[in-house]
Amino acid sequence: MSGLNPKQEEARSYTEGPLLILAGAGSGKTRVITHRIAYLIEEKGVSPYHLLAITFTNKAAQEMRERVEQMIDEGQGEIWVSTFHSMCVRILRRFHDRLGGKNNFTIYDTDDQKAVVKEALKVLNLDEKQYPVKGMISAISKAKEEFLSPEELARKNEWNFHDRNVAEVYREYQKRLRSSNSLDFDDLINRTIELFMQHPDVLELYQERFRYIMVDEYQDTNHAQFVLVKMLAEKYRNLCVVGDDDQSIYKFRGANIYNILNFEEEYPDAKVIKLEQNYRSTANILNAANGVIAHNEGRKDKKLWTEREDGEKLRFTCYESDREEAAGLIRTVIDGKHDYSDYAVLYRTNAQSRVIEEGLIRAGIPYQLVGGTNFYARKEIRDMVGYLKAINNPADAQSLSRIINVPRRGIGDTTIAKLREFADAQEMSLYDAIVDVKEIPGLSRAAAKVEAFGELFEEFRRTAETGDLSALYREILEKTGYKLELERENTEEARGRIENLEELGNKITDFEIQHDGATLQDLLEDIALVADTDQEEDEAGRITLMTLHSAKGLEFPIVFMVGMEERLFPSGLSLDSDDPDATEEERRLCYVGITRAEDRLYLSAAKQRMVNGQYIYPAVSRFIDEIPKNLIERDDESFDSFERSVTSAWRPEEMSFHKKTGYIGGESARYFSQKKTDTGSRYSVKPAENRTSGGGFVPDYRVGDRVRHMKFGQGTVTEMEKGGKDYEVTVLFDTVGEKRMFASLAKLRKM
DNA sequence: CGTGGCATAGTTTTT
DNA sequence: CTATGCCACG
Repeated sequence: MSGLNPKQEEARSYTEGPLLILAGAGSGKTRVITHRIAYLIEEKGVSPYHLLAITFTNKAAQEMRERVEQMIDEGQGEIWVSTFHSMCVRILRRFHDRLGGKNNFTIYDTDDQKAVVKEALKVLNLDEKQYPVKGMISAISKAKEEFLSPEELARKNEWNFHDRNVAEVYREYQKRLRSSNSLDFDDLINRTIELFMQHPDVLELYQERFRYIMVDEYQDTNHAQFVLVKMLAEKYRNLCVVGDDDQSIYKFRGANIYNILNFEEEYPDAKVIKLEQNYRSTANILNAANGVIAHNEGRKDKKLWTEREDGEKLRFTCYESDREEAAGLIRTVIDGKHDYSDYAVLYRTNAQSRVIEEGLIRAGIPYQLVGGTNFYARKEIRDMVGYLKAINNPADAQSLSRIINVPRRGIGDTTIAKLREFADAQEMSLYDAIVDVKEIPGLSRAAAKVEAFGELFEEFRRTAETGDLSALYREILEKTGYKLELERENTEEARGRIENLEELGNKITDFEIQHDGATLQDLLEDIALVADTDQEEDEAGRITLMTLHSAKGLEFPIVFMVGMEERLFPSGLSLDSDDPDATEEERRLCYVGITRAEDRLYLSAAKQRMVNGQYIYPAVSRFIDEIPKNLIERDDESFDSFERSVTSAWRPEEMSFHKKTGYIGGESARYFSQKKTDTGSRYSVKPAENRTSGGGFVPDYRVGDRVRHMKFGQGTVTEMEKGGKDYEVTVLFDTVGEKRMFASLAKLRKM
């Protein structure tokens, strides 16, 4: 039976009625889901058309799609494998008009939300100090999750002045979204539910279509998502949810752990299957994880086991400082003689990556940083996307006012305010006001400038109608003078921004290749919903750095968990919280971290750590003490501090490190002031604070060479131009024609 | 209207 | 430390 264990096999073939699969870490969950899909199609004769698989991230959806494709012969295109949000977009693109909306709505991301809230606060004359933007966004999100309208929220908060105002912000916010023909992420879910409630025929259409529904990472669903799934599954009741309550780490963003804990109450006829055999970690690692998570209350009863050998004990090292911690882990990596890609460094907060990155750069070890600042969050990218959004949906006042004076064209805040005022008074859109700018009184010099902008904008819209997205993008870059302005700046930063813009151009071209006949709206949807396009492919030969949160679902032979310190991990905020579950969530995060490791797990803490510009002196994390003593070697008890400071400094016999990296140095203080040495690595290693610029990078190919690009395939290099630290390479590709790109970004391989 | 200097705040993250 | 935002000035 295709190599599944009895439990997995049971989960594969139990297809009718509600099913809860409690899948522990490393228990072969994805395997079960994909086998299940194949089983439904090939053994049960269910048409792929009737299947729906919901995941949380696009990455997971992508992965599942690929694995299913490998298993079944045909019809995989008909299966819906999608995230909650993209599923809802697909439905609403078809039926949003039934709710009196338009089907070509724009999706507002967190940044847009922020801008809208700010406007709302201004209109309502509320102080940002008392009503912080972030707080407002999460309050609105929370209200939406509970299906509360602004009016209902106001009624609920009738006796509380402050919260009544929050409801006012919500009302104003929603009003603005409506007039911009836009939906935020929560709206995508809620409007779909609304659609189903108001139009039973539409609901039935989808119920009939999705006769078999699977939801992955069910412990991460929020209430609204729970309701949505319930509605869809109501008719056929073939609902299979997969999750692990011990890996619920997203409560802070609305995940409701009770969705999984109470599944059996919601569906009394539900079958429950526990996958408890772990195929990933050594027994020592697994038992350490079990030992830690046992300190939590209110979990589903289960205990992971493995047939694997005990393996090495876990190791905990307490370093003198965060820098020594970084240096220590680097030494371990170098002494370990494993492939760099076997290692992952996991930390609680993004800020911790910096010290480790600095060490890795100086040691010449290539690394890959997962997460961090989103590509689409960068200013220049947001500006360009702003143009595209405004062109696609001129009603989108947010995008329009973002770009109306970018680059500077003499249309200042006062002018924009007057335009908006006029638009509001005439009950027209901002866009219409721009077109009719001549009718607006009180705009002297600025009127001509607005008019010029309007004409430029019209030009873009005409280009947009041709459907050539790349041409449109290039035209915006050139005709707005955006690129020119950056080129004139001639700074390292500006060059980095140009590279990013170039990269966005590549993405757009790539998107057009992948999706034949795609519209501007399709492109924007992809940008709005697929945030992690930027994630570099897992390239061989790099250490992976990421937060514990991003590590969920992944596995590595050797894992470092750094910063095992009280108030860092568990985080201080969770300890101070009046919600007792907050610390339990941290413990689950620790459990997730430990269970990422296959063979070896190194834990560490620092006695002294730089946080917000000053040193703190933390205590060792409680989680270290929760690991059963017989499974871990701790050095913090056997050494006194003097001894430790001597042994952790650089010593002559550690020259292997220096030889390998080309670094010539002595004590740790100098280690960090030494200039970066070129390791001849073909990877560009970029520090976090300056990820926009290339590192010291020399391509190993030249004009005339044949090269391969990840997406464009093979081609011949026709031109190479050195600009700053990078090379701008022109390649004539066999299939997609000529492309210009930056060497450090394109990752061309010589053939 | 644009910009430089100062004040302020500062988990985790996806859609 | 460092990113961001606001205000005052040219």
